[in-house]
Amino acid sequence: MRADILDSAARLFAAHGFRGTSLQDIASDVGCSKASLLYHFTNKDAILSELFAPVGREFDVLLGRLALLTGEEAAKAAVAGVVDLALHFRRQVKILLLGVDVLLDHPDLPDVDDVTEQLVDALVGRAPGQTPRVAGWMALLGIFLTSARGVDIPDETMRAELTSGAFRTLGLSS
Amino acid sequence: MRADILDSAARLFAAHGFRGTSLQDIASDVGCSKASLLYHFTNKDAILSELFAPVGREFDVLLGRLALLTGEEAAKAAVAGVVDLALHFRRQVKILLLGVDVLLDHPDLPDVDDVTEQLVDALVGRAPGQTPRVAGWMALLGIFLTSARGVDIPDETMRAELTSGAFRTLGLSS
DNA sequence: GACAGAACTGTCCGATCGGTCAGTTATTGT
DNA sequence: ACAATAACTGACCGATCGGACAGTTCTGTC
Repeated sequence: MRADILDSAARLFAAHGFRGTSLQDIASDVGCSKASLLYHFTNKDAILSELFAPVGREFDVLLGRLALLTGEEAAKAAVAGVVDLALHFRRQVKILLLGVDVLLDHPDLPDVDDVTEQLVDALVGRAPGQTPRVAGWMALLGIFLTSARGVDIPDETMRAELTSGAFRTLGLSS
Repeated sequence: MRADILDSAARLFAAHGFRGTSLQDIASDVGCSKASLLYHFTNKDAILSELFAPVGREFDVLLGRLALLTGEEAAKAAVAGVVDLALHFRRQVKILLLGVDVLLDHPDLPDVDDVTEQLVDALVGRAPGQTPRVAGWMALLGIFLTSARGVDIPDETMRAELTSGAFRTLGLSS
């Protein structure tokens, strides 16, 4: 039953967003009462947390790889830049990339195409025979469509949480 | 006053999402009453629509460019693929890129790097001297961070609207 | 000063939200 | 068979939402 709830919640959250999905919606989809959901999960947030646990682990692995590829200082700047990037992007649709050039200049940085390929495979996935460049390009368009509609954005608290959490994963001091 | 409302709404929508921002929140930020908002705008949706009007125009320009670059059939497949992509991405964090290979094989397609550069410049922006590859890479990471949290997603209606709207812009029959 | 219309507000409403709780039904161990 | 526990539910609550509406204040024209 827990699994049924998580399945329905995942589909509904994805379809209508967290705030756009009520407990009643999930209960109707599962075929049980709203109160039953709150028997299995302490509250609505707990359902989301459990759904995002694997995503968080995946992200940690990604950050770990990034640290290995770029070294500590570069990774630190990159993570901060990426967080800024994500926030800025959502706010203005356009991103100005600042403060991430350290990635370009770092002597330990492997060939950018290799990194891109790894990232595309790890994050995006690729159809057989498709080049990572095109996959990345389509992903870029995906960003735009994703952001062209009103989406939630982390507030300042979540921003700090994201940044410090990433630093912690990388073993860096904030 | 209309401009003040739009400014506040843009900032608050970006900070907390559309559903996460109440009319009272906007009114408090502007420094007027909630009823005053509804004097200037027929309802909450009207505020969002007006905010997204320029984004829509920008997207239309992008799609127009895409049609020129790739030809009608390719553009059609690409747009459908991108819509699927955006939806799929949000749903499962990972994307499987399918049905977009036509972009790769199309004889009229210019060098992919040129297209990427144009897109990065148009959509993402670039710091002086930064290569589009790195900008695209960072944008890719931005996608992940953007999607790693619960976000709104277009429902089936909006999906159809996106697709048919894009087709209309490109002068294609749906 | 009188008036008109735009700008604005306080107050109320129905609907819906997340969550609580007492009570009922199903399942299990002995 | 029976008690104990898990699973589940209907009814309800306070809070908040978007929106409606009558009435008030501001601003400009004659």
